[in-house]
Amino acid sequence: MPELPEVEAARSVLEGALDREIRSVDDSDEWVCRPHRPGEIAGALVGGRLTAAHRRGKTMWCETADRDGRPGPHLGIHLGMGGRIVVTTDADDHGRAGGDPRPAAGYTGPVPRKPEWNRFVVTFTDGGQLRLFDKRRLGRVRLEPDLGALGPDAEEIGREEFRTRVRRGHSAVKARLLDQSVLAGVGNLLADETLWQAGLSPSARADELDTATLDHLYDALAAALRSAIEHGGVHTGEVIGFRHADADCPRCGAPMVHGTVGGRSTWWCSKEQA
DNA sequence: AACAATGTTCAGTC
DNA sequence: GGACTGAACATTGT
Repeated sequence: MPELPEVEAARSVLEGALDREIRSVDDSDEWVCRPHRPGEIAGALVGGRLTAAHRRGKTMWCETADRDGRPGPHLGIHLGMGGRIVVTTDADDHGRAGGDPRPAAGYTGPVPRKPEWNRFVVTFTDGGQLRLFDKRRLGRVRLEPDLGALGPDAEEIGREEFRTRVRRGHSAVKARLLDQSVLAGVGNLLADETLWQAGLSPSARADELDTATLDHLYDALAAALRSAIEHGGVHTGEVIGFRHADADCPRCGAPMVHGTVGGRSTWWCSKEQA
């Protein structure tokens, strides 16, 4: 689930947790909170509050203030492969603490309680909580996250910079799009969607692409990003539902084919992206 | 049971 | 040292 569009939505949810006094913090998951020791993050936050929520690529961080309003450490949050942010208030929680925030479509029964999937929880003095809900446990929380290795955000990068950064190096163009130090925010599905929209082979060498092709790719990425944000996630991309065996390209009808590019499972149109 | 999964990181190889 | 590749990471779903 989490690529730039989903993370931006999560960042927006995070804003509901701002300016509320922190009563306690459960940072006992030593894997998710590594390299911090249990209690370390709690010690830095309890009594203070979160004051702003930011995002660059797939990384989010909150500014904090202590009980006297002085600036505190940044709280970094990464959703990993499937994490979600849940923010509750005392009034709207209805005892669902720990429930899966996204029951399967059409499921109308009780929301299953899986408290163990809440990997990091901040409880406010008003009784509400901020939770990192993550079944797969690849999400991450840490103080003072290092953003130095991230390239410019995929939503903000300019045409010129996109061109020079993507073209650098000899790897496949999809690998360049996925490299968070080239530009930050593109994940596996968004990369496949963007390349399909652009009619470009995922394994084309990035340094062999001409300027017109790179500009076309830039436009395709901007459009795919905007569409995903507007429609609620990268899974709403036009080709995403056709990333499976025996599927045909929804545009030209030629068979979709599969392979590994940039170390990730990749689907492309056998005719338009040859 | 074996394998893939919307992400990152580390070890190994050029 | 830099650039690149593939496996590993923890866990769930198919």
